[in-house]
Amino acid sequence: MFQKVSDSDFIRGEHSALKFWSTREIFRKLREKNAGRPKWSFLDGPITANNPMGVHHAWGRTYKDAFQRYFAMTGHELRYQNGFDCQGLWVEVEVEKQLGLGTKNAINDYGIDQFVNECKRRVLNFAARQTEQSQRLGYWMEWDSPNELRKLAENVGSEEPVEYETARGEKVADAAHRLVSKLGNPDWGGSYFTFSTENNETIWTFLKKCFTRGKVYRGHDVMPWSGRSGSAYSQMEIADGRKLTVHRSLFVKFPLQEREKESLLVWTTTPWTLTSNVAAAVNPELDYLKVQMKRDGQIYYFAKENLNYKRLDKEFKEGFGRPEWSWPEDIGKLKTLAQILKEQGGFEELGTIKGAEMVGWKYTGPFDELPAQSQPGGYPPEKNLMDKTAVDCHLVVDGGRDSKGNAHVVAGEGTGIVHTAPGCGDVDHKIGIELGIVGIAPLGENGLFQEGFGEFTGRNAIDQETVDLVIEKLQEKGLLVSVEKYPHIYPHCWRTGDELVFRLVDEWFIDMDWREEIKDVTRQIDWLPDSIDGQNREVEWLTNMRDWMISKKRFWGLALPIWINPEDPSDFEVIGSLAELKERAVEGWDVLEGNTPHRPWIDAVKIKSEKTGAVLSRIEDVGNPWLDAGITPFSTMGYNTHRDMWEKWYPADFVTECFPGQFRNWFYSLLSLSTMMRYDETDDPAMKRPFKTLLGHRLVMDELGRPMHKSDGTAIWFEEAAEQLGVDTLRWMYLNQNPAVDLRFGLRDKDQPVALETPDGTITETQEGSPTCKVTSKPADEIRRQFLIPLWNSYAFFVNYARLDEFNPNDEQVPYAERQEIDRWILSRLQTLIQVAHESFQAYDTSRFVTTAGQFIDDLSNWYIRRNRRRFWRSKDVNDSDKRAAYQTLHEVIVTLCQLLAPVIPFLSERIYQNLVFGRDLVAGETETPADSKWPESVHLCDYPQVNPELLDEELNARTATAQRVVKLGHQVREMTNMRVRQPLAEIRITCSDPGQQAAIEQLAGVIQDELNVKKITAVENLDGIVQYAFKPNLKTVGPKYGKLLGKIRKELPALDPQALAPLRAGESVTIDLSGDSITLEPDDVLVSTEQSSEWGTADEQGVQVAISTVLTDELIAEGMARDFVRHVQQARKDANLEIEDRIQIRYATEEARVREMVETWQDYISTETLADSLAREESVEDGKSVNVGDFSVVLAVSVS
RNA sequence: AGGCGUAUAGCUCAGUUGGUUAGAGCGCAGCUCUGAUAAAGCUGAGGUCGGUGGUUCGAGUCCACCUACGCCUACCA
Repeated sequence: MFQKVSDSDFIRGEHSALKFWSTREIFRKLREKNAGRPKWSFLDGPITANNPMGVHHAWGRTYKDAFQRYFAMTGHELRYQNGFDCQGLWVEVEVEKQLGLGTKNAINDYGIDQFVNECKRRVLNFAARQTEQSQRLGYWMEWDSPNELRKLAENVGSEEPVEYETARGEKVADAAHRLVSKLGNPDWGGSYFTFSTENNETIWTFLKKCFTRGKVYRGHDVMPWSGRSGSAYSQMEIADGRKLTVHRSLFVKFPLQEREKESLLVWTTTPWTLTSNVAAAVNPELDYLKVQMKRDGQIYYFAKENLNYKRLDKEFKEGFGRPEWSWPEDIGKLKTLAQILKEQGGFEELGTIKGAEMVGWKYTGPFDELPAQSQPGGYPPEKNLMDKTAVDCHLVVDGGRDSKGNAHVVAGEGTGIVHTAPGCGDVDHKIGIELGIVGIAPLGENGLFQEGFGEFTGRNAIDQETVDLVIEKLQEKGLLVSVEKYPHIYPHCWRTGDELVFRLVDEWFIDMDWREEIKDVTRQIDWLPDSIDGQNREVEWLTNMRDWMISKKRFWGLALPIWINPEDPSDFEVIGSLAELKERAVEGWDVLEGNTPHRPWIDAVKIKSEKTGAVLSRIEDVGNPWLDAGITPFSTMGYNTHRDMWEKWYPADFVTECFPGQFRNWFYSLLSLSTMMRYDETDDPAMKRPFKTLLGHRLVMDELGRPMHKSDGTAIWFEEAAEQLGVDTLRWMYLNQNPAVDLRFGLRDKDQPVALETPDGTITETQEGSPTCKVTSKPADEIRRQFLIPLWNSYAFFVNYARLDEFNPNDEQVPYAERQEIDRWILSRLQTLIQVAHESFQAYDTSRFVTTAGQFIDDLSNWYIRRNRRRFWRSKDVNDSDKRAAYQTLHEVIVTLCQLLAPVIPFLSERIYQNLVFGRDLVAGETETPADSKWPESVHLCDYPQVNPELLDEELNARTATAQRVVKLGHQVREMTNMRVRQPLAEIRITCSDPGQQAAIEQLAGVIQDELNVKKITAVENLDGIVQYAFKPNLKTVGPKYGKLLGKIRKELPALDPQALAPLRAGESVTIDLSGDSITLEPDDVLVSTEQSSEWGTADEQGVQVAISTVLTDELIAEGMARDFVRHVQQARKDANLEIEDRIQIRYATEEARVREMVETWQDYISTETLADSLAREESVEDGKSVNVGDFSVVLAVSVS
């Protein structure tokens, strides 16, 4: 017996379903059911375990769960391994904040081991937190117990053994950090953590392969550097941190030697780099102007084009290429060089000179007094250049060209003479190397000037005071020509927001000259959705990317397995495994043993060079964290340790991730690591792909399409959305969304705190202590209103009548063939939906499925149930097999629908399923499961429905669709002729061009008649006599035949006598004469439409034409009034909250004879419809309500008998 | 600066190989239906399909140029 259904209370229902799954261990049973079946390999992209989960994470995680559920229900074995991203600067940054450590030195003083342990703790704690949130999402993974993870976090750093219960329920005991290093291994199960030894060691395998192919090198490069973090930033990171910045830019004189009163005019936006000037570069092909200042006779050289060049003219008008990068309001338009010089007293042009003629001129640098400027070999000294100092190199040089052949020095923004500081700029560095000049690299790791820079020593390059000092010094020397504020796009630290400086660094790189191999692999993969052209985007990135900088001078991360001879940097080796390291170790293994292979422990290990015999130390750098995420197709599937398992699961069938950014991050690292890992194992690019299909999706935005930020309180935490909007609603919304388009989620009102009812009780703040706030979402509300509520109402309708009738779903089935056509129709529609479900999930297109399911729910609710209500209302009769057929049909449809929707809305589908097959109300609590039930214990243990070809009847589907179209047309006619549906009309005539449709209409005449409330339905061959026909040429067929005549045909055909064209409607061709041209038209060549007449309303659509008689007789009017009367009585019953079966007495008052006559005539009908025992007219009804019956007013009251 | 993409109703977007009167959802206005429904249905207003030119009997659709916007990449010393 079904439990009574009342309030939907979706969110409480979700809590109940969660409880049901956990007490019944449904997920474990699902895995057992599918063990040994064909595999579907999903690879989870690790989520950064550094903060709680927000609604932006939930989109991707909903995809992951929905596809996993679909493939589980279709009988596949899955891995169910979630991943946490654990290592890297983002964790360090948060831990630094937490511990109040501002600099790398502070971390060193605090103790790297303590710091690293704290990083581990933070990751474990947020992994626990995200696990709980993911479980609330209904995300079925083999989760570690959150509290067990927290226990590990607490004990990290202690050698005391702790007992840990693995995800598979096994109890293991050891020191916490040793347990932590093994998390996610194939024996324990549970999420993978990228800090695990397995993960790190597999990256070593990768790096060893790179090394073997000669791709690992140490590079000296000038790179963006953060003084605060003490670290260089890779290309990937810089892309995320660019900002519009205003710098003071300077025009400066470089006085020429041996040329009295003559100077080069140079320009810079980074004044601090003038301290490190070495050369001045020109373009030999440009014309340079020689001008003399009127004020003091000084002569300047600069590029001719630059004199009147309108600097940043376009940017001033249009900004810098992004909406948020518009020209700063407080900065005026930049002056031209000519303006600047005029303001200083004017100038005279003395002539022009080619750049080539200037090359070789010697000049005096702006800061030649600094000791670094006079240091042989530059600063730091370069061994091969010990014969010169920076001052010796102060020459005008040829700027040269880049790899694409473009000149480095161009006219435009500056002066055409480029201040060159090979220690402070990327291009400068390259020029320096080419020309063999020394470099000066003034900054230490902390971003401060080092010794040898006089008053600058100890100053921070990005401080304003440093710029002030430069300006002051230049003024003293008379070298400063002009200062201005100059806006441009400048790299910043993506975490701290600090400006980056360009600094000469030595970092470790992978030479990516094997990019073509990666591109070949990329082309073997399906990139979805098609519209974003992911494959080309990835290939484009691979074409343009530079060598991969894999090192970072930090503390928490992969220990790069590179051991180097401190005396000779060319003497280095890459170690491929811990076993190899142990074998090679000559010192310090005892420090590492028992600890994880992280800093600081691993730094103690030294090996001996096989080449030179020197003792090698590990470089102190840690690895780029995208290595951590990119190695997972190997590490998590057991490439090194469980090769047989790896062979079964690699490559992954599917990955999905938010795509902006990932083309250069995760997707890139997966592809390159996999290509390298497999280079010595196969030549087939298809065998090297880490995954077969990728589904990318865009970003979650607020309701107005703006990004949501944690910092300004607009970001929505997962629980805020889950407990206010409902998870099923969210999931439907995510799966409904076009993945190529940003999802406009909703708004969080940070000024409106709310208490949330969670499965664990009421909360008013998150675990991190921020208040939980009101969240609104229009798309979520719409989803709930359009799909979930109608689904619920359909279910509630079924249950509440089935209870009254004591319907038992296990009763003998009425054979399908004996059921009414409408039953067979909804079952057939259901088969179509099943088919679409399989197709959509297999094509990773959830939007298609969810949209189709929505249409089905509409058909179910607004056609099947509405049209069948009377079958369910009929009084109880055990022999009423038609009624039983209706119940059985509806039961089967809703149960199947739940199975189909289980991957989408796992909670609601479970709740409905439980009541429909076990009579269990999940919210009310647990009940026993009948032992003999043929039904699986949970909807999620069901096999996914398969199409039953016997029930699929395309023709019936089409037939009903036609009837629905006719009904729609009929409603249109009623609307246009102002005839309400309750007013019966005499006749509808229908005609259509397609014989199939004609037959359909005849078969479903009863339905159409009923829906449209007409007395007679006639299928006719044509509507002659009722309507006027209008003829138009069918351009698609006539166009190709008559070409240029078409214009005339279009104009003249409609004006012809309809009689002359009549044969066309009978299927015959007609030859007509149009101003001298003879035209033969086939029936297909014309389109016929109808025009209204006074007594018939007409409408047409897709070849179907209907006409409804609008002539009213007194009988028809009276019947319409009767229906109005019934309708108002019903409303009164509803208003009085009467039960459906209550019998009533009706009293009414009216002046109108026609109403009285109508009631007499229709008394029986009214009484039956409204369950009235009496129907009495009174002079006045004081307690009644005035209503309109037809054109007349009636006062009406009802009371229970 | 280079590459890619987009431009259609107040908003968000569909629009097949070129074809007749350019659609949907939301919002707005009106009407209708309703004893499962917190719904739903129908109608309407609102469009020079970014602009200019071209190909064609015919262009929202194809081509060229222009404008605006977005994304990616690079970058101004």
